[in-house]
Amino acid sequence: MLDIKKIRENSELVLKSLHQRSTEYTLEPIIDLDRQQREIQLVRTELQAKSNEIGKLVGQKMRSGANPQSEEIISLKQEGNDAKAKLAQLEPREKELKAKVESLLLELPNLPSKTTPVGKSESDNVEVRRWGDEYIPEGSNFLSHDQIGEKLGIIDSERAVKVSQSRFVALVGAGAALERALINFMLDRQIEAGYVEVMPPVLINSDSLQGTGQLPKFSEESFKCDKDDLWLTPTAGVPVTNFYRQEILRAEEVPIRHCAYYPCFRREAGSYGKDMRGLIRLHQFNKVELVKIVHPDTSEDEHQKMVKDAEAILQALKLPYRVLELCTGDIGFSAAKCYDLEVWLPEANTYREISSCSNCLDFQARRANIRFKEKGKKGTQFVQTLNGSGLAVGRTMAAILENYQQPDGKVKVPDVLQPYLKQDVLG
RNA sequence: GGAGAGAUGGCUGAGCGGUUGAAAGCGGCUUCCUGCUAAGAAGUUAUGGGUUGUUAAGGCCUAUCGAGGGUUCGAAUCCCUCUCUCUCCGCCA
Repeated sequence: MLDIKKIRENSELVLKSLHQRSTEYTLEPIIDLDRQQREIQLVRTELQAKSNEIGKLVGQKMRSGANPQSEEIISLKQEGNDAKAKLAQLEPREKELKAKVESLLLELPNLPSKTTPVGKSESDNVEVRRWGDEYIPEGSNFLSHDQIGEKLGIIDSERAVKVSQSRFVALVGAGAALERALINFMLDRQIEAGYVEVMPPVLINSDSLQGTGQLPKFSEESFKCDKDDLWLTPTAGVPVTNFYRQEILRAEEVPIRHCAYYPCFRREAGSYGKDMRGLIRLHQFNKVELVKIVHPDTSEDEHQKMVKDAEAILQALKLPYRVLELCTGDIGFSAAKCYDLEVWLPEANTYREISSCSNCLDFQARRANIRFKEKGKKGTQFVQTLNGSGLAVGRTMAAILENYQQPDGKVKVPDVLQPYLKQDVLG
């Protein structure tokens, strides 16, 4: 959520920044409603003060033994009633205005960081660096990972569709083992890098989704359990960040760094026909997520480190990738700055997203009301939140199957996974 | 699923409808004191919104005792609705 004070005082700058994302945004209604609300509040609190004074006065008189039926008391009560009648007119209007401002604020995305490249779409994203060209497999006639998976009998799409529906897969035998090995490997590495593992609930409430920015605007993208105000989580960033919702942390407690293995659920509404085969775009997929809750002064630094932590997994697996910095038109709703890691897929002859590391600054912290208090400083400050994938497990498996395929149809197991899988070749 | 209990500040825990934003204790902070440590003394100690002020310090108003309504001149306290937590029984991995 954006700071309403900032919108009030620097509306032009804020609007300019929002327009770097898209020109659809306007601030006029918010500014107007906010001004009205404050005008009413001014009158209302004055009336309230008067009413409180009357209340106190009556209390004093009663305590010192005044007759409740005395003219003085009766007239004071009347005065109190008058004030209350006026309040009853103002209060609902103010409340309504406040709610409108709030709901408009919740619909506004984060402002892009000053360093985020300006652009309209993904084609304007900027390649920051590239790694592992020497590991790009030579040759042609590569099989796609889903072909390899079906051939080896480790990915079973048909049966998954039978028990569920399209965009779900089942892993069998070495496929399931590979998924499990990847999860363990990724977690072990990230724990080593200083992240504390958590296993949060998968069904989470609406407040949590609002806290990280999935609601109210993107309800179409998550699965909901209608009877319960519970949702299937689209990413672990939601529950892990919301761990600290409505909390005031001590400054010494940050940075908090968490990693989590987590099944993610997405409706993928509006992507019909896209990536229908294989492990790339599923309604359910596993991810190892990285989340940081940090002091504003260290957040840029922590962001860079988070990207490095995600890259370290790809490097350990010797999978070629590139790092993109997303442009203002392509960064997510809550993000101010975002790097994507894209892994090389030989069959498609292209790079595909496998991790996305966002710095949300105080945007989510405001929505979720996560603050910290510094010793000696008065008041509280908002923390800053970051989240990134380290990595998407299914897509990692796809990349391994494709990059490690051998001419004989078998798939070599990356060195670092061999201790986990206890074999060096699949097939 | 059945029966019951409860939700108060960083924590524990009081609170007859009337200066209660809230006793007390613990913890935290500041100062003083003792040769250090330990101990002791005094003071201080929530968060948000508005307004004023130099985008300061501070002042003033207001709200907040799980959430939302209601009664009342006045609600932490009474009434209603909801949410959550806990205990016992049943069922269950």
